[in-house]
Amino acid sequence: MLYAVFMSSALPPFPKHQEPVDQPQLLEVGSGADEPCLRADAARNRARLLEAAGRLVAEHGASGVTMEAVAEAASVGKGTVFRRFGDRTGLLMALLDHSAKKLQADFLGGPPPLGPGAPPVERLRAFGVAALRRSAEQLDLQLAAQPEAARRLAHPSLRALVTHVTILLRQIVPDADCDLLAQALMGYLDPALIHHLTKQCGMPLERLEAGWIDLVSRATRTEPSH
Amino acid sequence: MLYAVFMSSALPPFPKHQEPVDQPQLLEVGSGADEPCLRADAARNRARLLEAAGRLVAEHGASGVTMEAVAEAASVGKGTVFRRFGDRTGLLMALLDHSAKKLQADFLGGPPPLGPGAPPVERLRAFGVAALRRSAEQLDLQLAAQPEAARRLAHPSLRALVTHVTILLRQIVPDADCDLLAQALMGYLDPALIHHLTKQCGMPLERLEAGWIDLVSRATRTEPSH
DNA sequence: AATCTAAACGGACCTCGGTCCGGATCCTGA
DNA sequence: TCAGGATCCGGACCGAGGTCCGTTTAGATT
Repeated sequence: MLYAVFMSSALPPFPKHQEPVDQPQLLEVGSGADEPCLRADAARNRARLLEAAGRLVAEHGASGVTMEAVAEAASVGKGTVFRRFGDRTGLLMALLDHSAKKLQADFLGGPPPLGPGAPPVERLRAFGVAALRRSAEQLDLQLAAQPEAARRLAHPSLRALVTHVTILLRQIVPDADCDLLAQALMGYLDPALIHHLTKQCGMPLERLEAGWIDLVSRATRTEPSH
Repeated sequence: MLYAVFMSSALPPFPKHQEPVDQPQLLEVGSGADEPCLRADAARNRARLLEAAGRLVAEHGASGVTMEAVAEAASVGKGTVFRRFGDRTGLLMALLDHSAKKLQADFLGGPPPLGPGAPPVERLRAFGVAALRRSAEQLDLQLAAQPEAARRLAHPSLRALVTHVTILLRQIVPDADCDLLAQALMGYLDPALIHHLTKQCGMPLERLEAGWIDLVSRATRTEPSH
């Protein structure tokens, strides 16, 4: 499989030692040309790099995407790779961005039930299935950007928590797919998510706790408490 | 804050070049002494290393936990750290294991509503809140073991997906905390989770899709669609 | 066309995670 | 008590990610 990607979201042009923060452009799906006026040679090299990276993924898997290898395959200096994408994760993200933008376009302007026109619940169902399938492909690429995420889920102590939740769920909703439901609930408790919501979005912990209570009620179809 | 941890789950004694796979001991909360009979010096060094790592976390934050620094602080060779914990993540996991075991003990044998005795729904609610609070502390440690997880959530293309789900949810359940609900739903679509369930647990993708449909029904309190 | 400046380039260099193997150390069994 | 051998230790070594800065080049201005 070949990941041919050329135009994608870029990082700011490397303001010496300033963390490459991602621009807050949300839902700006202006169909390409979101490049912040790169110089000609820069744009050319960027394209080369993405093309080379895609080729390397296709040939040697995501683990073969070494920054030096990409640089060499693109006939470019190593520093250029980092200036353009910040770091390895940034490069992989840029590769992923391609299909991400595609899915985005599909549910923003595509045909129903994914796109506008169908009732919201239908759209939500279709969205999940589409996202699920998209992730199922390029799993290697996604995981390459999250080296440790898979290990976490396999760790005994987390497994124990999942098992506990599963057992409780079986007592409450015996007819449901409790293994999956437990995973869904546990996802809400993911430390990374907690960090994002509290530290980056500024939500107080109390709100998250209330959210959990509500989530449990919904998942188990029980009455909202008090 | 000091993380004093000594006895925790260990890796097998390093069978040359064999991936240190985590033993399938589930729910074995035999309150300590799960050490697989380490040699005296090995056990001593293990304790030293965990103590040193905890001190480093307390002093310089999780990012200060360099394998070499830990080794030196414990007056031990670098190779010893890796032999004992496999890799940096393994070391951090071992540090985390302490509070994980504690939570585990709490809901397995502690007082209600967390422990046995309360109705399952109550226990589930209490469990989430407890887990939420536990994660809120040691966030730095958790994130150190998942370097890229937080970035992923902040990435524009993922934000766009979350926003879309949020908007749909607002149309379906205007009274809910749709931001949080959207995050919970998106958690189910996390690539790492998909990988774990399909590749490691052997679930077919169809089951995950059915799980999504069901999850949406529950989250929105709509009728299960046949 | 000549010039000038900001931006991009390249690759030497550094750090740190991870590996390897000769040598030291601990436990067993006699 | 004393081999003998399995286990463990230590630190030199390697590779890949990430940084720095002197040099080159695009492209605007005159």
